[in-house]
Amino acid sequence: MVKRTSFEGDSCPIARSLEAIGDWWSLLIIREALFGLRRFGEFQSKLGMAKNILSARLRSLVDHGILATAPASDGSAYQEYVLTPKGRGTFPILVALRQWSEEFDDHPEQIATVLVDREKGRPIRKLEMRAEDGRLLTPADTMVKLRPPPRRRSA
Amino acid sequence: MVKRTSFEGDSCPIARSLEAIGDWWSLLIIREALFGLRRFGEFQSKLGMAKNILSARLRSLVDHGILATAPASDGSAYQEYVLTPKGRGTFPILVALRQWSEEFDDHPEQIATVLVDREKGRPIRKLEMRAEDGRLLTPADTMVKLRPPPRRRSA
DNA sequence: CTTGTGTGGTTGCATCATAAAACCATATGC
DNA sequence: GCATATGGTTTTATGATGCAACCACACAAG
Repeated sequence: MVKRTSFEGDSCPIARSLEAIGDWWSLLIIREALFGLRRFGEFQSKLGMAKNILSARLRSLVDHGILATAPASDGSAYQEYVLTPKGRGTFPILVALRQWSEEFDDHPEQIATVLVDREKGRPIRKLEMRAEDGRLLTPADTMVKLRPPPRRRSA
Repeated sequence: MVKRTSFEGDSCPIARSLEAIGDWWSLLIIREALFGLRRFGEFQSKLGMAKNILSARLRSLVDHGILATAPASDGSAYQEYVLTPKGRGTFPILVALRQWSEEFDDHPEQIATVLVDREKGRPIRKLEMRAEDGRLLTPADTMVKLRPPPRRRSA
């Protein structure tokens, strides 16, 4: 079996995220969902992707608890796909991807949109990493540490 | 032509990011690179991936300006792959993925590591989106706006 | 009741990417 | 010179993707 190398049991949280949303379409579907889309046909026409793949992706996102199927809303007897809290929780990931593109893309003039805050209409700040005490951190200021074992109440 | 649907010309910055780092392995390679790995064999043994794919990914990352090949450093006459500033700029993306996993993973006990600040050894803060004036923003507080055209000096 | 049309999918097939292993090239140790 | 480790490329099988065609259901018109 060749199996596309699943990261399901991996202990790295990044790999685990990628397992759920690390493919080509999932994040774009989530982006559209955050933008307000809910119906199969809306996603399909907006993203221009094959319907079978959209179907498979939606199912996968539902399985991962990122989308949930709601019975309907306009009475159409069809399904709607709405973001769960877990799904809305991907927003910082999308923002980080967007800002990376804005900062480093070789052809930034081809980027058509800006993310702004609704109230003032001004671009949002760049995401920054801060320590618990508020110090601004660069990658070099951080390290990964083994997580302390989940100490059950003392044997 | 079936062609895996390139987003190269897409105007969405998220799609443009995914074009460069949206596949299964690229972000994991970058993660290891941020961790300090540089050599082909290091990546290969750490990630356990097929060498041909690693080769293709490294080449793609170099083409995208995320990695650069350095002639050597220990005199081995071989190549090293080091992150460019653009490559290091992906750090917030990795942090966002990590934090999403930490917050929403169905089996958080399987996550083995924590990202801490090197100085204090304490976990870093959750990324947050803020407006230009510092207000904390939720997804609902934001919207995408068409980028104003790049106004060349008045015709 | 039958037909038509739009939405929401599933199925089939051709093509592409991925994975595993074998193979090749260069450098180093003996 | 010969074995071995490193750094890849080639070969081949299989899974994933993309497109088009098809199917199922709801609703409306005739």
